[in-house]
Amino acid sequence: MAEITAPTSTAKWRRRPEERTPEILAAALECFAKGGFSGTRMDDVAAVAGVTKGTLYLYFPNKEALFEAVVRSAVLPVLEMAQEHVAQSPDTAPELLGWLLQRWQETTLPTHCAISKIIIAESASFPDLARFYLEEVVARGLHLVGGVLKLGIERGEFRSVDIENTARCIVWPMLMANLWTQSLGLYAETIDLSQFRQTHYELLLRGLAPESAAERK
Amino acid sequence: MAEITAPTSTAKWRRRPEERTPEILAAALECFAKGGFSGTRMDDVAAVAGVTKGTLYLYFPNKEALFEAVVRSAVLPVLEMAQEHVAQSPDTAPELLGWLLQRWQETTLPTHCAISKIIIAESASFPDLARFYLEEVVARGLHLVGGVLKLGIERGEFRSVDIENTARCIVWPMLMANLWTQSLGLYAETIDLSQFRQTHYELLLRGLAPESAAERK
DNA sequence: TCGGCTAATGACTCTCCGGTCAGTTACCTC
DNA sequence: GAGGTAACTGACCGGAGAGTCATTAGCCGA
Repeated sequence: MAEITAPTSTAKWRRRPEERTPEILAAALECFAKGGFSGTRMDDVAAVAGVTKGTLYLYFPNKEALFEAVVRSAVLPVLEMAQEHVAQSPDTAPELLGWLLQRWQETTLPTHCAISKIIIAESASFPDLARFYLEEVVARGLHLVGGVLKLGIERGEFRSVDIENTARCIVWPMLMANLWTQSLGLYAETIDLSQFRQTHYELLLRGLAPESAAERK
Repeated sequence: MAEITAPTSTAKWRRRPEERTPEILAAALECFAKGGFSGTRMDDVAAVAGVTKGTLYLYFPNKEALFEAVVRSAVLPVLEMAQEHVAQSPDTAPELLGWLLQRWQETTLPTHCAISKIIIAESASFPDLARFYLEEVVARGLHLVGGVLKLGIERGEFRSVDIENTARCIVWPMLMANLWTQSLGLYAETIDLSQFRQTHYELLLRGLAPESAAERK
């Protein structure tokens, strides 16, 4: 009907093999974030990506492989950038910590949390996925934060602490806060994420302050 | 065949209407904890409970109602006991905090986390479940911890902080730690939960210490 | 403009699982 | 024991969704 007046293209679809992969990945991220792994239908992903289900299977062998590709493409670049910044920044350890928390929250936390949510929920059913995530994401993330802690301790900016567990105490509340906004938060008053970060950061700095030096605020 | 030699009871099954409900609840908790909500089949629950699927539907109208009943029976009694203890204990606020963390971890954290995992993962697909959990569990839990914080601040044992967000900073790392052991932790070296709690508690106490008084350790 | 290559479609199959219900069987009472 | 009742079974239904494949149709080179 109205199609007739369309000027240049009356084609129902176009061949665009190069663009498909990123488009499908973006669509899949969106769907997985919204519905989890088993809650997402391949038909939905296809619809969001503007193709049909059959096409998905030209680019990815199955649902699990699609999910792995989503994780890889969404998480790894960001982690690498952060690692680089930390390695070459002249800032103090407390400043670096603040930077990490803020950057993380402002750029990719929602994405990371959507993915974490799925991993937490479905790792029991998909061991390969779990192992992949552990090695590629968790290990690197903990290492990054642990590095900043070590640096601070060496420089005397932090008291001496259990690196691994403290790193977890730093990362996990932020993760949970975002998990929250993406799950139960949908049905309660939303929490102010940057204020939460502030409260958390302040608790941390005081908790990490060196023994004797009652640092001026 | 061999049935004939069975001494006292040749019956294939027995009528035990009183015992069924708790048995089904226990079986369901176990299954849900292992496989999540959508990952658990009613047939599995039935098998673990030693009945057939049809029987489940004599006691619970559907899967969602069964899950709600599981949550109710597993979480609420514990919460109430804790509330009572806090209300009538003569301890200081830091002591109460330590007690809460320890008690929680040692008694029911694994159960709570199994449930939280499901809620986090599937609240998007089951809004009723989410709302139920918010009102019955989360609100009360936060209120409990928030109460201890307020107490501490009034008494001058803690500095003045944002109650709600700080309560979250107290609870969430513990939750995440246990979520961890029940998901990715299955594939990595396990973390020492009581040492984690220790590190977390120490960070908290220093982070909450009153402004001026550089409290002795 | 024609032919062939392959990206893309969409209707199909097959399996899995929540929920149902007619029938079976344990138990209780007389 | 005979009969009545309600606890319990298990075969069944229907819908949903992962994965398949024969067919269609854009694109490109000659």
